Amino acid sequence: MYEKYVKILKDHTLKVTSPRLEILKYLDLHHTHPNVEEIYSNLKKTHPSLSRTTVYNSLEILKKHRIVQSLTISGSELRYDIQEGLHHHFICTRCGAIFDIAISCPNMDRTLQGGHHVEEVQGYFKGICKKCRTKEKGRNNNG
Amino acid sequence: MYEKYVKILKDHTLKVTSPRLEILKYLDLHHTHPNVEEIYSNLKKTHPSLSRTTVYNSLEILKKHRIVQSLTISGSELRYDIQEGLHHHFICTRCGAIFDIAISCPNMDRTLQGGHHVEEVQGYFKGICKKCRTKEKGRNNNG
DNA sequence: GTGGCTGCAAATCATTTGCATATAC
DNA sequence: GTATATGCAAATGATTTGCAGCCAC
Repeated sequence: MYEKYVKILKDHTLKVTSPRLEILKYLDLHHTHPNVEEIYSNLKKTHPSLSRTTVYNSLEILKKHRIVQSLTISGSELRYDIQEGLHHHFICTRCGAIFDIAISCPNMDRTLQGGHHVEEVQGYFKGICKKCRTKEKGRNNNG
Repeated sequence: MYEKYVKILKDHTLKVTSPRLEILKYLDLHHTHPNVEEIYSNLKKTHPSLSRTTVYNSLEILKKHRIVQSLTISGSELRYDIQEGLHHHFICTRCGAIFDIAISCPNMDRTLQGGHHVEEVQGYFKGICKKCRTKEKGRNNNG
């Protein structure tokens, strides 16, 4: 059940602790790009002793090891994502949902840009998601 | 002196007020992608009555009219930019400086991505800037 | 056994809100 | 004259910090 996550931590010579396993599992099973609050309140249900600080700490160390990445796309809070190859993100400004965007950009390579050393590339798309657009159309037709 | 900024506001049928003019001028003359604090503390010197709230309000309305854009690249605070054609941004994780990146990506067009309606596209590059890399090299050579 | 991790409470920092006064038009 | 903008003080919300006890190794 948890071997997969134990392995990830051991491969990075990180201590295997319950919060870390649970957070990894949560991110692996929920591709909602959750914020700290979502992770915390969901795990809290089954692990009442969990603290928000630990969620922050754990995500920070997982990020340092490039196991997860944080997205600044929302502007008000960090959103987290398990790292699985380069992909970009779309955020719906109506409902806040974030979706993976599977495009690649030939010009956006991780090398040097104007003499700067690029270590990370993130493409953010903002707009109205499919679902919210559909809702909107329905409303217009009725009223 | 201020005609340029008066014109921008009038073209958008926005009221012409001193804070708005000063903020536009600041962004036009300083391409540092400042945060609210930088704008506020600099303008405060010559306009002591200015309040932070007004800086927030003004930037918000300028943003709504697409005269300026806000960048979520830093993760802890919004950075502002006068809108001048599509370009992307690099942030130095060492010193916090933000630079324009003049690349374009053919795949990153503002249309539909997976059925979502894209209204805004921002490419963020993160790493170590030229200046900080040079400093680092110097340190290594000496020690 | 011990250094690193967890979890609590308090602090910090960016941003928002409520409201009274001032001002662009 | 009036709707809108400004500016102050207080509130909010995400994140950080300090610290005591705990546990993975």
